[in-house]
Amino acid sequence: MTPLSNANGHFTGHGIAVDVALFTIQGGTLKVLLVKRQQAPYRGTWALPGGIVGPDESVDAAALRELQEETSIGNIYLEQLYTFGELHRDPRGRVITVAYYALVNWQQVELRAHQRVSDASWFPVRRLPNLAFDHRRIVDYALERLRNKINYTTVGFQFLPRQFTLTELQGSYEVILGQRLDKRNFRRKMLQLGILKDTRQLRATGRQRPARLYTFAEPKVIKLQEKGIIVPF
Amino acid sequence: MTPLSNANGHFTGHGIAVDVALFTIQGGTLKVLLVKRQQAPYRGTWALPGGIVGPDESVDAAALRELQEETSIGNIYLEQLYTFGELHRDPRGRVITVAYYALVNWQQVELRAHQRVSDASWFPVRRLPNLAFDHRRIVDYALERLRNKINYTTVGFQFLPRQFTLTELQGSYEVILGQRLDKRNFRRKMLQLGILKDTRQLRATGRQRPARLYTFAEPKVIKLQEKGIIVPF
DNA sequence: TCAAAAGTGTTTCCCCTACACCCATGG
DNA sequence: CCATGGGTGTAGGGGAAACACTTTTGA
Repeated sequence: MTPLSNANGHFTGHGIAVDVALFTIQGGTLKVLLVKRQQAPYRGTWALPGGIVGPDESVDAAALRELQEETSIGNIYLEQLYTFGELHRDPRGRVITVAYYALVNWQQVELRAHQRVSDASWFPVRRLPNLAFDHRRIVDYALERLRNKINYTTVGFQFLPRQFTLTELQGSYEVILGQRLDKRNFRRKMLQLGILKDTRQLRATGRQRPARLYTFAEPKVIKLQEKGIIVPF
Repeated sequence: MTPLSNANGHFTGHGIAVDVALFTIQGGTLKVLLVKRQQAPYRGTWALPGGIVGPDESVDAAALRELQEETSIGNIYLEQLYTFGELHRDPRGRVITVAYYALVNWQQVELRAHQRVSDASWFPVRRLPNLAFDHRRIVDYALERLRNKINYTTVGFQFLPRQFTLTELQGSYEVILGQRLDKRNFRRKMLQLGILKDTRQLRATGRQRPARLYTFAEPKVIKLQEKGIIVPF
């Protein structure tokens, strides 16, 4: 029995769900968190974390709750993506889902201990298993949004710890975009933006020259100066 | 009694609504269609066209239906905007709304005859009355989206008839952006994009030199080449 | 011939791009 | 001293921006 069914197992009215595509970068690979479904439909199939929006919580709050049921981290970047409202998305009946995507630094995230490893796991976005419902479409849509948004906002910074090197930042961009970037041009442009603060600290990670550590001058994800195609002429 | 209430007038479960901000350009002004509410809550207040999503229609279809209840035009550009899911948006109880925006050419649109003029009307976006619910926020959000999107897509073309002059096209951009553009630069850039087709026809509108008429080489709204801030370096 | 909108080129400047070598450290 | 990643500058090209006059028509 699900919250979508009445005592006869038949669907009774609309259901509003949220689904969250949580991304992280681990080992130079962009990954998304999937959970294995415990109930029908799609029992045993991998799916995005998600569930029904409660009567006394906002949709945003439901998305955040679903995220926190799987991971133990606060202050995640979470953004609404799109609402999928087709008729037969869910074999149980009428379910509309509001999709979100979220970005998190690998080192700060931790899957909840009550999850068995076989029940929740990170998958590289380039090698996804079959997903339940239309979740593949949601992941693809989220990736498209992410790749667009990295061009004019600072979402790419969300994958990094509080202090980071310019090489790490560049790596984040390269993984999201799936292409190599020129080191000198990347550094010049990033520093020109005026959104990085030099901590005057160094981090020695091996037997190389230590790298300079930066933090964000701006606390949140911000929109960068747009170089519009039309404006200004 | 509304679809959101049971026999006692109390709310029973979620309601899913759609609201549509329909824009047009008339007389050099960007306008949005508002309807006067006939029932409580907010009876007599201006609001966006909208209503409850039926059990057997997709959310997109519901938005289209609401649009067609007010106007008689097919083939409108309609795009999902955002889903507003806060708890107390609607005094009746829990209603989540999926907001859309739509763009239409002034000459092709016609308000349905069964609407009294006092019940549905175009309002300049810079001089809106008080709006029901959070509809002001929806309009503002739609305007922001529109102003962004005009920079990298051809949404600005949706306000024009099938054949149009470059001056008309420029006027559409100027109204949306709220700023004057340079005529020579605008024309050069538009023609460079390769998305306009010269009809070899002229239109004489007064006692001035007749203007050349163009149509779109591309049938739909397309995404233009992005000049990203980051990619390619 | 006049009013009113259509139509047309050039120069300047800045940003994006491409590209290769030295530096600092640990082993 | 060597391997490894950190860090730096410049020259050339292309697109954006600023800017004003001639053309065509109807009245």
